[in-house]
Amino acid sequence: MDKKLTIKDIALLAGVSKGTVDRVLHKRGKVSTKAFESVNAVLNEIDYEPNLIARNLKNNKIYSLVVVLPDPSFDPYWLPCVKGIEEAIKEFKAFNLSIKAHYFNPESTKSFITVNENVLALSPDAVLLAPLFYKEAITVMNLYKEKGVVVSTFNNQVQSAEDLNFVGQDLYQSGRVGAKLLDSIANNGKFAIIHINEKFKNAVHMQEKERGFRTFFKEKGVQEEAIITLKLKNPSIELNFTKFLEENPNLQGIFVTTSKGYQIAKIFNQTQRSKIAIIGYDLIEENVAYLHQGSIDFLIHQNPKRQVYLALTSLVEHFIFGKSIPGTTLLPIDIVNCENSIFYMA
Amino acid sequence: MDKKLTIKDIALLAGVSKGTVDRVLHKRGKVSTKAFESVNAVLNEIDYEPNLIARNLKNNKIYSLVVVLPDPSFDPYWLPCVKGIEEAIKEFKAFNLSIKAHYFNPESTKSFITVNENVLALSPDAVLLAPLFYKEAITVMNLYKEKGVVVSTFNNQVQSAEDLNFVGQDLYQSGRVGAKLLDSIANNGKFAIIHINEKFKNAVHMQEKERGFRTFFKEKGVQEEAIITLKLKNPSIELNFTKFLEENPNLQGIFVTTSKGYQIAKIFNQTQRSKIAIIGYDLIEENVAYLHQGSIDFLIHQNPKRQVYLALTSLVEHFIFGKSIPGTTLLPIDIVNCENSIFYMA
DNA sequence: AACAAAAATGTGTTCGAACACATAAAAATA
DNA sequence: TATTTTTATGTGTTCGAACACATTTTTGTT
Repeated sequence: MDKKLTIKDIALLAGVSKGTVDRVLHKRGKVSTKAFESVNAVLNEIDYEPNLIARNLKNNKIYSLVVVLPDPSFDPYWLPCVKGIEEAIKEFKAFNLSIKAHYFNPESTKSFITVNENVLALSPDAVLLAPLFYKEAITVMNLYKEKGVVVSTFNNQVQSAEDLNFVGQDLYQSGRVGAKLLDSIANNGKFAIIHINEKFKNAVHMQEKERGFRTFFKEKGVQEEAIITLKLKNPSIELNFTKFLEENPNLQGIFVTTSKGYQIAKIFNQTQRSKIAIIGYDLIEENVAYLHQGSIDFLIHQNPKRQVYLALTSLVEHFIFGKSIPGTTLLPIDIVNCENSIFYMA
Repeated sequence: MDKKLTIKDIALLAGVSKGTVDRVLHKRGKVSTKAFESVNAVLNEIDYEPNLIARNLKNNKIYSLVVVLPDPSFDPYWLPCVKGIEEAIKEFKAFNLSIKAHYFNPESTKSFITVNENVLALSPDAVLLAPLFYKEAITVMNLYKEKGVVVSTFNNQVQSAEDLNFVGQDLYQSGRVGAKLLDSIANNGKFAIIHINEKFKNAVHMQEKERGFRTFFKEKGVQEEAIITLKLKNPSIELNFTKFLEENPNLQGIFVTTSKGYQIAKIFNQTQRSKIAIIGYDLIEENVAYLHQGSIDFLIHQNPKRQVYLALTSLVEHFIFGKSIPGTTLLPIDIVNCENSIFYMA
């Protein structure tokens, strides 16, 4: 049997006590060169792996993890994240863990800051952060670091050395996926990139997606003028979009870079125009409804639930089992049509 | 602090010893009604969760898991499974576990049986099985059960009460996804369902996929004659397929139900015909090459790596942490084009 | 009431790592 | 050489659950 060797076994093999082996393993010093070498000789031969279960049992501290994310009541996009948190809580409930969520208003940087200040005051062991606001995110991440709080990020990457632990998607590539999809279902004609953003909080997201989208068609030899960028804002979305359609009669496809694709689909449904392909983002209820009804052709799934779940899993495994936290984890860019949507929503 | 309550705490609260609490928890009897009730009263109030880490430390047995799957050298489809096994080994190497793979020849039922007999002789704690051969699979699964070996299955479901633990995909729905994709990129004309199978081992797979595919178009009102089923076998694939194309000049799209889509794409490339859409299965090297080159439009990803990894994770968590093994786990049916393929191959 | 048999309850040990503490050996001082 | 100081090494305890074993209490019998 290849039973795992323990510290006791090593001690026996090296002819020393378990205390000495422990000192060698943890580099605590106070070991004679002779003892050090005999222990090391054994270690080199046997490929020792400490029993993480025993280690954790000894260090039985309650680790507290906090997830800071937008309140889903402002934007249903965040709803699956809550499920991801609940799933992680369930998965790890037998361990000494405390996982809590704190919500901020995604339309208010002030709310973002105060919520993070409150979390900081709790001095948790780690924070999983949706860093919506670039400048403010860097500030609070530095505050966390000063206090020795481990910070992971998800959803969007803060482009700096500050966020080493990130779970999300490659947004440039995501734009390319959207472009390829439109290219598959519609041929030669104009395409529109539509940004629907109330505030400019998603600016970087949308720019990256647009860059990917345009690069794809550039590489394909499509002239740049065939792709038109349109920015729409409430409450003038319908008015401006209808005007845009009239100005561009040969429009073949639309790429909506936010989760508001359903707003475009709704306008199409009301006006009964000839078919224009629509690619949108995120499996929120309204989008999925139009996907099944046929107005939206594909949705790109950003898998927010899995983002949170994976990031939390990494943190838990770090604290409980001493594993290292992975740097950047890029999730697959899932392509969703009406036939496979159900599997991504569970 | 909401520190977890231990058996000792419960004993204190109930005014008994930890031994008595243990007997109540494990229903070992030899407890007076009075003690039983006082312990139960405490248990009802405090929602006790045993510390799985401590439990596992005590029962430190080496659990052995064996994966029985086809030798990837016969069919590269199985290669990712090996990676999934390696990943699981790495993930759980700190625990007292032994995960081993045993390969059989996917073209020989005899090989399937002998390999399983060898595994049975090892009497592992659990077997994760790719039950390619229906009848033989049921036989060996019963043998495992008789010996008290836990059996999980992946890849394809044995339609019986025997395989309670299954990780795979809904193949009927998978056929519908393929249909919807063809429907998106090609319009009115004939479609072909092509089965390329050396043996009939995949018969059930392919039938389910065909059923899904046909049902989709039936619901859409397409007449049944517009969808033609074609069975191809080596070495006459090219001959028969070319003949088929000549007989069906208005063919718009092809749905290949196996991982051999590249063989069809190759023939197209050689003969420079007008564009016919191709949907195939599985991210094997040759398929992905044609996906990027443009001959194949979409691939449906069955995620064999994740199937194995998830199934193993469930088994490990069952043995190490006493969790219950989930019944049927259906993975998402991933739609892959040239722009998002990279994320599914990592 | 006295004693044996049965049932109930408590105590002690194990798992492996981690670390406090005690002891032993070596080095430095008087 | 004797004694203190430093350094090295070994021993014992903890974490929580599980279970063997010892002890106490209750019940049944003469």
